[in-house]
Order: sequence, then C-alpha cells, then structure tokens
Amino acid sequence: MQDKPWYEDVVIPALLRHARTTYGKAMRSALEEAGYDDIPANGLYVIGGLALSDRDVPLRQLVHELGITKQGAGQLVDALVSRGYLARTPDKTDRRQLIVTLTDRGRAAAEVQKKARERIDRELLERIGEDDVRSMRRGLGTLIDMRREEAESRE
Amino acid sequence: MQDKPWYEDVVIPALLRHARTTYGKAMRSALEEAGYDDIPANGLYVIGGLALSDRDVPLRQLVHELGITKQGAGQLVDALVSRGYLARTPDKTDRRQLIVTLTDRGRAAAEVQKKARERIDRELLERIGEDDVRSMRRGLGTLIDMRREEAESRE
DNA sequence: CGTTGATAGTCAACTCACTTGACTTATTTT
DNA sequence: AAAATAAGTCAAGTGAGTTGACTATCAACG
Repeated sequence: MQDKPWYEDVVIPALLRHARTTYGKAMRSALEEAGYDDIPANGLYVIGGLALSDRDVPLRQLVHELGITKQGAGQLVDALVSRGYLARTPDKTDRRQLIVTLTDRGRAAAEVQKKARERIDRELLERIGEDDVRSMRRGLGTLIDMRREEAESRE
Repeated sequence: MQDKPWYEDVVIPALLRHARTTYGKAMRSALEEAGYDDIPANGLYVIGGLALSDRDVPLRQLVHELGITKQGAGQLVDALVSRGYLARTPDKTDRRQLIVTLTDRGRAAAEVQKKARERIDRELLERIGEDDVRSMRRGLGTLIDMRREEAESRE
C-alpha cells in the first residue's frame, strides 16, 4: 500500500503560499547575485509585469494589478525610481497621468528575474509534465475567475 | 480558431498570488460576517493550522511553518491571545516551551474559516473536476519540494 | 555533578510596506 | 461655466515583520 503524497493532506491556500515562495526565493536570490539587491517585495511584480507587457503603463493600472491603494503604488514606484529601475514620464494626451517606464537597469533586472522564473518553470515541467502544468494553470485561473465573479455579484 | 484561455499567458507566480487571494478574501469576509474581524493576516494560518492538526504546538513550530522569526511568531501569538483566539500554557516536561492552544473562540473562528475554504474547494472541484484538482495539487507540491531541495543543496 | 553549550522564548527598538485622510491638477459631463 | 470625476501627491499613522540583546531551561560531557 503505497502512501499518498504529503500534499494531499495540505490545505490549498497553504500550498499556494509556499509554492509562490519557491518562485519568490529563486527570483530574489538570482537578482541579489546579479547585484540587484534593493528591490522591494512588490517591485518584482512591477518590473516583471512591465517587461512582459512591453507597454508602459500608468500608475492606476499598477494599482489595479497589485490590489493596493494608489498611494501605496505611488510609493512603490517612488522607491523603484530612486533606485534606478523605473522612470516616470508625463503623458502627452492626458496630463494627469504619469507613465511608468523601465530604465536600462530595470530591463536588465527584469531579464535576470525572467531567467530565474523560467528555470523554475522548466524544472516543474520536467518533473510533472506538460499536462499537469496545464491543469495547474487551469486550476489557478479558475480560482481567480471565481473571485472576479464574487466581486461582481457583490455590487 | 478558439482562443486560448487568458491564464495561459500569465506568469505562474502571478497566478499563485491571485489564486491565493481568492481563498484569503473568501475566508476573511466569512470571518468578518461572523464577527471575527480582528484576526491579523497570518493569524488565518495559525488558527486554521492549529484546528487542522488537532494537536497543540509549541511556538517554534509556528516559526517553521510560517517562515518567520521567532520574535515575529511571538508577536503574532500575542495578538491572537489578547484577542481571545489562543491561549498559552507551559509545557510540563520542558519548561522552556510554551504550548499554543485554541480557545473556544479560536475553535469557532477556525470552523467558520474552514467552511469558507471548503466552499471554494468545492466550487473549484465542480468547475475543473477531480483530475485537474489532483494535478494542481501535484504541481504545487512539486514546487514546494523544489525549494526544499534548493535550500538543502545550499548548505 | 558542574560547567559549557544549545534551545525556547521574551523585550525593546527599528524598518518596510502599506493605509487613511486631505489636497492639487487635469479632464469629462451637464 | 460649474460640477463631478479621475490621476496623482503629501503627510501622518499602523501592522507586521525585522535585528539585537537578554533570560530561563535543558542536554552533554569531562
């Protein structure tokens, strides 16, 4: 009677928490080794997201994506600007908006971060295979959809 | 040509982050409705974990599970004790240790939290089916295993 | 046994990352 | 043109962790 894997008995939110930490730790230590050791926690999402989307975004979008207040997002951007990862440039067409852009340093850091992330992705793929990765994505995506719907139904 | 689901293009750590928020929001709002509105963030893990394991644990174990310092864990327990969710009792056999126990209030809150969690689990199961849930667990468990191994190899 | 070292936890001060509240400037609506 | 809305800032406060220094208890070994 083979015993079932340990994670069958662990509650899903705890699994999510610790799984995320695997990525976090890997990205952070890769960045530190490359000399980018002053990126605040959510900065990873800002830099990574900016590099990925390849378009420069206004602050309000970060607010939405991170689920924090605009003041919080502003301070986060402040920190990343003063450390040389981001730049702010005013939007021509709507002068209220400030567009957030990656600097060269920001792009370099994003690249290091991306490599680290992809290394984890690759190892996961090797271990559990394409189908299970797809299933995992599906599960996670579904959970996220559920919250969107709950939020809508509460309006 | 059917378009692929949105989450195929989203980076896994971001999926993990937002998926966890679904559970977090659901548990927190259920607890608030039931009058337990003063539980600090990580308190959910302490109370839930304590209720689940059904054994009373020393502080050092919380330290390990939460991945925080013992001082941090101490403060968290302080907060939960002063709000009536936990009690500390000295261990007879090792008088250095303080055992952390759920109070009645703590157990009641854990029950509410558990119901909320299981509601999400159930809806997820309905939507994606047993196999995909299993695959998701496997993926998450594997990610967590990977970090354990990396940590060991760095010693 | 008694000293030496490790383990469990505490106290105090600090930091970081956010929050709330009040405001300014620009844009849209009527 | 006035009112309402939206993007962002400034300032002060808070929550949740950190580091550093300490006490109390236990284990191990000559």
